[in-house]
Amino acid sequence: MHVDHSVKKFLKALCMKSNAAPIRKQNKRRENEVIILQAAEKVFAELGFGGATMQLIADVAGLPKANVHYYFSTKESLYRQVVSNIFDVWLPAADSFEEAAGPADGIGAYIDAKMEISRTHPAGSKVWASEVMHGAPIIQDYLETTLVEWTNSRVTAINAWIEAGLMDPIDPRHLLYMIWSTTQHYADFGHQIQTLNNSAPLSEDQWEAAKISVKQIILKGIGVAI
Amino acid sequence: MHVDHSVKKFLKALCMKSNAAPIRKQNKRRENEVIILQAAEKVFAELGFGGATMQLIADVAGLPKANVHYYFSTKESLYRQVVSNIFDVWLPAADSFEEAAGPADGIGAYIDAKMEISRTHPAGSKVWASEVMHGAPIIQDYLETTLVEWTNSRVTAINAWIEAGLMDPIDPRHLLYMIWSTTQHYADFGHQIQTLNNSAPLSEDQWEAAKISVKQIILKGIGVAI
DNA sequence: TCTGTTTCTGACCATATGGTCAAGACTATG
DNA sequence: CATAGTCTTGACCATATGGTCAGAAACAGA
Repeated sequence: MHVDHSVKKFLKALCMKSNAAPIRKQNKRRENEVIILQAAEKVFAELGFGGATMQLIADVAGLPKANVHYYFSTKESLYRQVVSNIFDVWLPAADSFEEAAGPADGIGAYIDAKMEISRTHPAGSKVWASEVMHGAPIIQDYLETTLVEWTNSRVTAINAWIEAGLMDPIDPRHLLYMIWSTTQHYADFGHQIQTLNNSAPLSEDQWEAAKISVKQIILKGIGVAI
Repeated sequence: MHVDHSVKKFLKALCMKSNAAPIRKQNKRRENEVIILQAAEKVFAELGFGGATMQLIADVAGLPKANVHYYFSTKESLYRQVVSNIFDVWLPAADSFEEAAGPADGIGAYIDAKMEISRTHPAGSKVWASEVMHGAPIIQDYLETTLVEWTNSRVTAINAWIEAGLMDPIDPRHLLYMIWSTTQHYADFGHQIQTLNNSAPLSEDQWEAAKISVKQIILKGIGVAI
């Protein structure tokens, strides 16, 4: 794969590795693994699995390619670790959903949490989207086990709210899809949103407005008073 | 082989009756270009630009690789054509938006059209998503011109509806993002949805239910009576 | 049938990539 | 200092890929 100008520019922008306090110990391994994983997440998000190269990941991480292979023997094992880490970030955000009393709190907090992840962890969201879009070749087992369980659990919770008359009788799955897609859109299609925002990243206020808009439409759309 | 030859001669004989000879000649090129473009769309959607190979595209198209290069000199030019074609599919769907009198019709029809595209043209949606997610290196100019114009036009229309008291005062851009993300989610994340649907594709009824759910939540969410 | 044009294709090439390896460098400890 | 274990890295390899090309085949027109 030829590395064109845009990739070089991208590399330049990311080459600032900021790690100040190296604890010279057995932490050295952990430290470098983290550096490599962060670099890999960015590169995989930007170029996809096929487009990413170990050389570019190494450059972004500021290490020789052979050193990256010392910590992660194959490109696929590195990618697998990246995707797995993303899953660990996403799961906790889901908890805020069930701990609430009703849909207003529960769904509202869930939307907030997912919007926050889209803002602070866009690369992870992109890698996840890319993975699923390509048929989830790596994490299909996660989808079939963890995600199915989690989804069924939330479906039950939503149905309980419906039966309690706390919200309109809508299909919980389509509601979940709407929440996922809408919130993740701000990460996955961040470039398009930025282009439509006079090529400027969303400001703090704009992010807040986005959260409020999303929550308002969805909550009102399912018959929940805000 | 022999059968194909006979069919070709038969077709040729048929065409000779009218002024079809030159047309047939012209069609040969068009014909193969279409076959290659369809194959390329599938492969690019499945593997991304970097993961796709000209050899695989050629295999899917049922042609030798050199023949693909005869019609599309480079991988990037083929990709560019694929993305461009997708844009041509998406734009007409957008028209249904402005031709309506009010938000109920306009937005409802727009959601229907976009859901239909997600169902009938999922590969195109995936290629588009992949392109934008990777920073739109190929079609950035489309984003900055056509998409910006189109979006501004719809924003104006929505604001007019708001001022006419036909819907709640919400930020039109966030509403558009929600419509885009939700409808395209059924294409881009089709694999995940299928996994959550007992690994079965959505049935005709389920697609209808999805359309209704999406329209209901969004329209009610912005204060439009259904 | 003859001639010029378009289409087709196997063979080939230069390059980029994932991955390997062995030698060296560093660190901790006895 | 010495030894063992961990890390670092330039050089290297086998393969796969995008792209080329010359010539064959099919076709259209006279």
